[in-house]
Amino acid sequence: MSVNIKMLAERLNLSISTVSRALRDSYEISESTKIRVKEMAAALNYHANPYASSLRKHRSKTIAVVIPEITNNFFSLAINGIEYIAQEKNYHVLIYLTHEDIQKEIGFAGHLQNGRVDGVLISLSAATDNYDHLRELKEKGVPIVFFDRVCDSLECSNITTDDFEGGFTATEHLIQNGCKRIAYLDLSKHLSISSKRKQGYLAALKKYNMKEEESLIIRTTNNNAENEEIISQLLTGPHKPDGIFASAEKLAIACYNVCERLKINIPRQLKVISFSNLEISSLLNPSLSTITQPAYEIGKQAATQLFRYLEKKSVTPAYENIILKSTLIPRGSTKK
Amino acid sequence: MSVNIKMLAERLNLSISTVSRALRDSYEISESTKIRVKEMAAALNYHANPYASSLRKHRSKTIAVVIPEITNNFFSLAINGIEYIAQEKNYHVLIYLTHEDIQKEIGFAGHLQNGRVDGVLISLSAATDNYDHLRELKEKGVPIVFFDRVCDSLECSNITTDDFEGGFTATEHLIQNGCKRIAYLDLSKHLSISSKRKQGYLAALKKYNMKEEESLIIRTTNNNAENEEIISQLLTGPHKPDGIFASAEKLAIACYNVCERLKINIPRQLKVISFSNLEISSLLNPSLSTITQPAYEIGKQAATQLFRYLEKKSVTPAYENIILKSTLIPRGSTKK
DNA sequence: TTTATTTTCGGAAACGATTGCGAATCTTTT
DNA sequence: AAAAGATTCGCAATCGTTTCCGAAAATAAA
Repeated sequence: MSVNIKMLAERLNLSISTVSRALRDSYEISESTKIRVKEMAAALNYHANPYASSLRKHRSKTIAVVIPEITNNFFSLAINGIEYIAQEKNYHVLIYLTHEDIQKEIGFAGHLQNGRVDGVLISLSAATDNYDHLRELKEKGVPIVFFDRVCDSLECSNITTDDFEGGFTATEHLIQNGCKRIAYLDLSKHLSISSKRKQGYLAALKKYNMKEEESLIIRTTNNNAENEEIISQLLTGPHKPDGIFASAEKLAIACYNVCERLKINIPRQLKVISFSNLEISSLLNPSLSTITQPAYEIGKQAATQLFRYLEKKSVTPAYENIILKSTLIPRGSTKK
Repeated sequence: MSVNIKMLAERLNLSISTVSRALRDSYEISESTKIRVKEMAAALNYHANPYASSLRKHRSKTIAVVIPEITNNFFSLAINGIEYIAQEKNYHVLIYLTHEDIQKEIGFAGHLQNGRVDGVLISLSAATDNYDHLRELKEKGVPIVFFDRVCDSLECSNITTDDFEGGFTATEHLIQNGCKRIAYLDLSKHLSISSKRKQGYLAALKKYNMKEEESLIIRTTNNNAENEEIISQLLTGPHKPDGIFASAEKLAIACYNVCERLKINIPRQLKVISFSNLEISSLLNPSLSTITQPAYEIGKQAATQLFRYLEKKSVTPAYENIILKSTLIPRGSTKK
């Protein structure tokens, strides 16, 4: 069907090995035949069969990106960064969506075991409370780099943001703008980012001598309708908060929807701030105050880190823990 | 390094071929040895080397998705749909971003030539005005399905929305809400969707006896800052429009930004409607009237169509032209 | 019991590339 | 002119599977 190295060799009256070497610029081949070979290859539009190469070389030139979901600005931006680096390195990128389901994550980890990829970039699902599938993958020799939703119990490189500080800053911002009762919308009980952001929230409360209340720490689910119901109950209950710190963009959106329905005015009756990478936060009604993560940069760094392993297999990889800064962008939703 | 079929065979005192057949449930193998083999495979956590299989079977179990950009709600949703079907079929998904650059598209087409994927899903870059790279790919036997940004001059399946009707409906909506001078923000001079939406726009103008004006058909670029400048000039020029129909979400965002800067009130001074898949259109200030495409469904349909080819290679594939309906959602930005 | 048939398995050739090793040919040195 | 070295290339093994083909063992038919 498609032209292979054997055809090239026949047309050129050369051996297969010579053609192969010529194509990859081996020193053993004379300049003149290199040119002949390359011209013929171009003429016949030859492209090496990637699977034959990968099989022989034990290298696939592809990486996998495993993320919870793609309809999420943070992850879209991260993929953009990852893909940028991958293109630079002439690598291919496989994408896997767990939809916050640990079973899918386990399944993917299995698929990636036998050389399909040279490395994996992963952001954990909200449901993963066990890392055996990833440990196994790692032990098979597949380098793993975590980004954003990392895993502390595995020795790997992690690219994150300063989630504690972000949580602290967000909460402090609400306090400084007059909030007395601040609720925290928690993303998941397992996620590192979730607990770190919460720690920041709690630390800020402590600093300003505000007591923490169990009823203001709200655990959310993976279902938007459910979340809106939860928030709705929070906002109509007896001890309403006057400020909300959402640990994820979709939770802030849910707040906006609920407030619209309940005719609660933001920021007059309720101030809202959220971790978010929504590029049009400023166009919302009201504009949304955010803690914004450098998502694109995170993707680039994670990919860069992975390629560092791939390029020097020999040395024991030095795991790195890169922490990027997120920034507070105050807008209308937290105005006094 | 990793466990292969040979090890399995040795441990089981069976031949390689028997193990292989047992694993894929060949009728030639007795039930008892099948069980033995599978148990051993599970115990050793065996996963077949995908590249060896692909090389031998001429099938990669992976598809490629080539899109202009990923930080775009339409494409994120489409990928979501594609990935859903791919998971169902146990396929892997490679992703390639052209960033609206035809050279990259050409490069990817080259990479996909030699069996790396069993098929390709593609939405053209705004810059592609020549389809030789895709024709070549197709002639090499790689099935291609276009979605949204399709290519008329190649015989392939196309999944689109009713872009003409969408353009017509959007424009009519503006007219019915009192607009007298409607500008059209064009995405690209090469894209089929762009010209069809424009045809719809022109047809609506004609129906309501409004004359078309060259100066109101605005060609935009791939640079947001540039686009804002272009729109800014449009809105401060001598013959300002009182309505804008944006053929893409990012152009509507640009409008909002410009209006904010120029203190132009939407919808009082200017009404805006746009093709968009922004899930929070209703939370914008003002809420944005949209023509919304069934992006997730488009992705699913495109993938489904591709798998139809893959599953019955023998029959000459019947190319299909599936056109899904987009819907007008009137909101604040076009209120009278 | 012999022959025919079915069941079950192993040997070995692919798939398309890469690469160690040996062997020509050509150039240089003595 | 002969030996040594450098240059350039081909043979064949290899990567881990799948699958064609043949053969042994078990079963059925004669």
